[in-house]
Amino acid sequence: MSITSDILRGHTEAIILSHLLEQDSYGYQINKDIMKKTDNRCELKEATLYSAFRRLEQAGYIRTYWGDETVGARRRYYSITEEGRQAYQSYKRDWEEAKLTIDQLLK
Amino acid sequence: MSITSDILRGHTEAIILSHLLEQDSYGYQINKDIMKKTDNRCELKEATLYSAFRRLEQAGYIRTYWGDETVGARRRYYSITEEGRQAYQSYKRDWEEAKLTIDQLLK
DNA sequence: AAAATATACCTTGACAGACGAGGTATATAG
DNA sequence: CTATATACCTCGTCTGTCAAGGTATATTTT
Repeated sequence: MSITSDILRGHTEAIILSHLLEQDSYGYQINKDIMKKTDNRCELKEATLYSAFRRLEQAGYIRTYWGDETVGARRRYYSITEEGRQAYQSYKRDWEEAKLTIDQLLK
Repeated sequence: MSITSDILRGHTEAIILSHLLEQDSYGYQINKDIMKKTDNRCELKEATLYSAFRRLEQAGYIRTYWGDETVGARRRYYSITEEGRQAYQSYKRDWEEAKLTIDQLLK
């Protein structure tokens, strides 16, 4: 049983930001980590992930830089900005509130 | 602070079904009740509501009938079907699971 | 050596649900 | 007689997800 894309919607950005709070990372890794963390219950599809990266960067919530791999495929790393940290806190509060509201409605 | 449409998405149908578990109702009333229940934190916009009704009816989860108002505007009532009750239970299980999964990711 | 798999990036176009803006009609309050 | 509240509805836009496709490098299997 995995999370539907309609429920996922609205949480993608927060999920990514949360992950970047721990450490800088790159697309492929983030994807794998999220699946692992949730026992495959949540998978951010690549296209979804990359469009979210673009939104987050445009909003100033993340910054990107290329890794210095001398071997293997190049990696584009992402790191969270101070604005990103604040945005994350805001997302998180919204989520806590939404959780209560929806619980209230689904009796 | 009200719930965003991206978070709402994916819950609209469950919210409506849940409400219809209590009693048959009609669009305008459902709308008002949901706002009241949540202290205006959740509002299903009319267009959203009606498109959800159409999906739910098409899926066989609700049935509709006209009220017999002799006075005032006519009302189209909705009632939940047995399939609708089952669908609701399924939505509810999905929600409980999704809640845990998202909580796991937003640390 | 060739083929398959894993790692790693990316774009395009389709789709679906939420909603703003608009419409209709009846009843009541000022 | 003009608002406001009740009650229904549709059309078109917007946005986020994702299927399907692409590129390139490294390793493992056949």
